[in-house]
Amino acid sequence: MQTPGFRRPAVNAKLEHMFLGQYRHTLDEKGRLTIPARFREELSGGAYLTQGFDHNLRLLTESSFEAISGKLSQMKTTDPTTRDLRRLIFAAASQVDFDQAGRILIPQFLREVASLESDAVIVGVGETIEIWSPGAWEAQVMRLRDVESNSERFSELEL
Amino acid sequence: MQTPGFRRPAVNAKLEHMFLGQYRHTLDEKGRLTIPARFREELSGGAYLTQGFDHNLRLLTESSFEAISGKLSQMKTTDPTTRDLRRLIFAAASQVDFDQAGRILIPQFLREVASLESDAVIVGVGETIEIWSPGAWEAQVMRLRDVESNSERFSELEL
DNA sequence: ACACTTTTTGCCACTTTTACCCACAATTAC
DNA sequence: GTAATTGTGGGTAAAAGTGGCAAAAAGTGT
Repeated sequence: MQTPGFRRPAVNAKLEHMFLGQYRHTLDEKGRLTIPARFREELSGGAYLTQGFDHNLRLLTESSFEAISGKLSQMKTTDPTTRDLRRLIFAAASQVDFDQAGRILIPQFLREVASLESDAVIVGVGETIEIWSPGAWEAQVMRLRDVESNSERFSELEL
Repeated sequence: MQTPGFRRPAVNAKLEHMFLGQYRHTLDEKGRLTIPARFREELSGGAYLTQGFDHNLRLLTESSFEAISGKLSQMKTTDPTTRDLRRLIFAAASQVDFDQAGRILIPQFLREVASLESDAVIVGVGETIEIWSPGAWEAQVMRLRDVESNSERFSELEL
């Protein structure tokens, strides 16, 4: 929050990594997907692709991935849920590189996880990026449009 | 948001963070919209465009947006509601820049959200700015003119 | 080990989109 | 009335996204 009466200098102390917006890109037969140019710089330090929680994929910056793996390591191995979570994240994860055109290669098994075929929706979700099949994303949007449930949830945020 | 009970020093003649009035501007084929000159200075530190609650768009200052995104980031990713909420806000948001003429580019998917075509109504609503399609705004105005229902609804507010 | 096929990877070129700039008209201020 | 500001349109150069080609790598079978 900003100090009252204080004006932020024009030299923008820009917001740390924030992925915003949604983009529909094609996925070629080789499984290559162009990542929106606006997202690339933030990922240039290294990018990790893993299975998401909702029939989608998550593309993480190196620091985000490290933060997650750190937390997972601290959790008790004796807890079955912990072991499942580790399998979900690590077994399905892969470090990805960009080619000159800003594309990443999505491994076959990850494409299957998210039912990706010829097109994909790339969604900025703050700290991370999600990759959806158009159909699954559409279903997700429809669910979110359910105004009734939304107003309940929104109230938590006091917007 | 302002600290409760804190009064801005009198040195500042005009009120800050106060967007007032309504303007009807054109939206060209490229999706560019001129923001009223009176609103620009306040947004010069960075502006964010997001989906509104009533079939419209909201244009926020950087600090307003930071307040929202800060709350979202603190929530647990493993909670499904958190993930939904983030998608609702972040996926439907976009950081926007001004060109030399004081225009912003409204991404295609956000134009669709608010049914924006060749014209838009830009409304100052105190802390934030709303962008409406002329039709939706007209309907909104009609509803507010319904004095009967208003007197009921607002009577509880002790203004 | 060698030739041959298949897959992967990097590169280039085309098309579309976006950003940037300038000019004009209309409005507002002086 | 004149000058400055504001809103609008368009043109141009740069960047982004896409598809395809070719070199490199990895497998495959004899």
